Amino acid sequence: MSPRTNAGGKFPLLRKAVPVFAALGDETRLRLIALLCAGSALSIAQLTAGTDITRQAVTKHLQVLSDAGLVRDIRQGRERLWELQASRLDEARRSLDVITEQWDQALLRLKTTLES
Amino acid sequence: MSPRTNAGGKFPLLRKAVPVFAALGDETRLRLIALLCAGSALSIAQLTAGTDITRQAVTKHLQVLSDAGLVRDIRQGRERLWELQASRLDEARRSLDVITEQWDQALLRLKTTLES
DNA sequence: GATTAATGCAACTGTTTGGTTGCTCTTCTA
DNA sequence: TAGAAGAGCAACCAAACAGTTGCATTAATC
Repeated sequence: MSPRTNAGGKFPLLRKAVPVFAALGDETRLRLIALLCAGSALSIAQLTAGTDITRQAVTKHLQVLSDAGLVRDIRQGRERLWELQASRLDEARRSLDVITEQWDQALLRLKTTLES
Repeated sequence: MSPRTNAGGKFPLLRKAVPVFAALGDETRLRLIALLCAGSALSIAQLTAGTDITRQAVTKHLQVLSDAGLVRDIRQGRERLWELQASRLDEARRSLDVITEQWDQALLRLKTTLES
């Protein structure tokens, strides 16, 4: 079992996490996530207030987060409320778990080899 | 304690994770991470073999990962070996923990409110 | 019914980014 | 010591991206 084969086997799982990490890798978007994880669904206007960017910019960022499956919108009258979708966040976390677990096992194997 | 205040308080911590998530949010880079988490330090040539991109492209990606603190290089003769730095990966995971924990608590509060 | 608040849509702009090519430098090795 | 292998550096390119402005649309409210 070569390292190449091993990583190739786990990669399809990690691959799914790419757009999620990409969506989280932006300060503005991570700030939106931080606002939304407080619980209540917020409108675009509410999410824009307090920032120095335009409402349209916020809308675009919400679209990116939505495409990544991190948020979900609820239409309510003339407002469009956004709320967090925690399941994808969990998946991303598990992806990191996979990597660190494999890393830890590799370190353990190395240690065992050195001691024997 | 308003949601805005709450999120603002946690954001500085999350802010540090932005470059890490951005670094992970690319298929090629995540593949490099997957290769390196197998344990052994690999050279640029080794990491390039099997891909359809140039050695220089791989070098750039490694630089991005390095800037994010996810990998570390060891110079050895004419080779430059790269290995994973798991600590930053753990920090990123904890960042996701912070978000999901706050989200779970919010849901719990909502449930309690509805039941009372 | 007119007004205003919340949003949607489309075009445009500057910057970042993923990738390349060409050349040079260093270090093994036959 | 010549050649080959591994890597560094710099310039360049096209596409993606973050953000904007201007205008249209929908829904509350007076």
